[in-house]
Amino acid sequence: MGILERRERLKKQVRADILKTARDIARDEGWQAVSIRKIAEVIEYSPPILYEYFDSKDKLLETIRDDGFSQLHEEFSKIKNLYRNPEKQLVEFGQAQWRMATEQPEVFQVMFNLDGALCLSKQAYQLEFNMRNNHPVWEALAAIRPRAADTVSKTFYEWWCLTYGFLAMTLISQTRVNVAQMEPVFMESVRRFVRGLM
Amino acid sequence: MGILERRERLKKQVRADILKTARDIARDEGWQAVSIRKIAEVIEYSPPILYEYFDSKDKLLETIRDDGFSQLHEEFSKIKNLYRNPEKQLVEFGQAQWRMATEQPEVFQVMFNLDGALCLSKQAYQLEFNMRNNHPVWEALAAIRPRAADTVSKTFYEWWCLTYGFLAMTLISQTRVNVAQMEPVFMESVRRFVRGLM
DNA sequence: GTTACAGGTTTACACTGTTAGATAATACGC
DNA sequence: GCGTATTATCTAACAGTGTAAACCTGTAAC
Repeated sequence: MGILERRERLKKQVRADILKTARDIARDEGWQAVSIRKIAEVIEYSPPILYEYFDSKDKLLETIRDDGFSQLHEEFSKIKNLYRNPEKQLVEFGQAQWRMATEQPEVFQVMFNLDGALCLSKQAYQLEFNMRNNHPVWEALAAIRPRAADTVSKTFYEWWCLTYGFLAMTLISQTRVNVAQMEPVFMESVRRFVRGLM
Repeated sequence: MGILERRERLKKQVRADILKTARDIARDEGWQAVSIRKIAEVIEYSPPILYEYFDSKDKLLETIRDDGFSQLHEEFSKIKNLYRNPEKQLVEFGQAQWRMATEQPEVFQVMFNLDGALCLSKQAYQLEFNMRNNHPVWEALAAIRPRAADTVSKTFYEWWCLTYGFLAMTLISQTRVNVAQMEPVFMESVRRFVRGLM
């Protein structure tokens, strides 16, 4: 039954092409320029075909967002395996977030509804921010000093506010050339935050 | 010549109505639901009339953004007149920002292109973040400890990242009822930041 | 060979921001 | 008060948006 498999492969490929095309357009022209018709033109299909792969444009964005969070968690996992020290882990987590936001700003924009990217679903946030024990950042924070879960959750929230604030503010307000210069300032803030935990 | 004055008054009124209507719709249904036609319907004019008052929808949003920053600066001025102590000033500045973001989230969204609000102009940021000596926050930071202007500018930038991060993350991820609970966490972070300066 | 179906397209609807042209309402000179 | 000039406003239209329904078309099954 190689035919069905070939079709399955093709379907996956088209799906991936749609996602990639959306990101490409967003990167070049911003998310406000991403339309179903434009994507369809690039992948050389008629517009309605996209609805065979995604229920709506919103769901398409949701997929990109979810993929973004997944990718971030993969980086987190790698770091967790590389370093035992929770302080070191946190600093590396911060750096991974910086990389993600600066290297794939268009994904970061969808993840947090920035700069015209708009995905109505808030499911990803509930998953990400309520993870507690299973979240690498949460675990690292809890490992540094034994505290009540609620206290850790508060610090966890502060972590997100700090890192997100820096990344989003930098992407929003700075020109692309200036962004690179801000990394040391960001990393210094992350380190100070981590020091403050001990 | 009371006729011209009356016309002038009416024009100002309509202009204000347009801005208010846009904010109202955004508040109720989100910025993605704000359209020229919807605004026109509410103010009981035909859609093209809005272009007598604003060059484009983008310019309309820019006005709301600029008004937002102006309003914030008015609050800053009041605080500056009320308190001499720069640390106290900063804490109050933080609280003013919190009030602004939670009481007028739709304005805050436009100010920072959050949640579907998209204003392409970045003029307001350049004005706000490059103000240095004239900015109340910058002045307060500089007053706490005498330092080089560059160092103050870095701290100024960190201030914006911290406060913006908290406010935006809270508005994005939390439900409307949960937002109020986060205020103490935010203010605690602001105070810690201020303490760290001394 | 006919039927069933998946893959894809065309067409259409109800929106969007925005512009051009027509029209209604007002103000001014006589 | 009447005609004219100007201003205010509207209607119609264009190009674009997300999306749904209807239609075609080549392949598979019986």
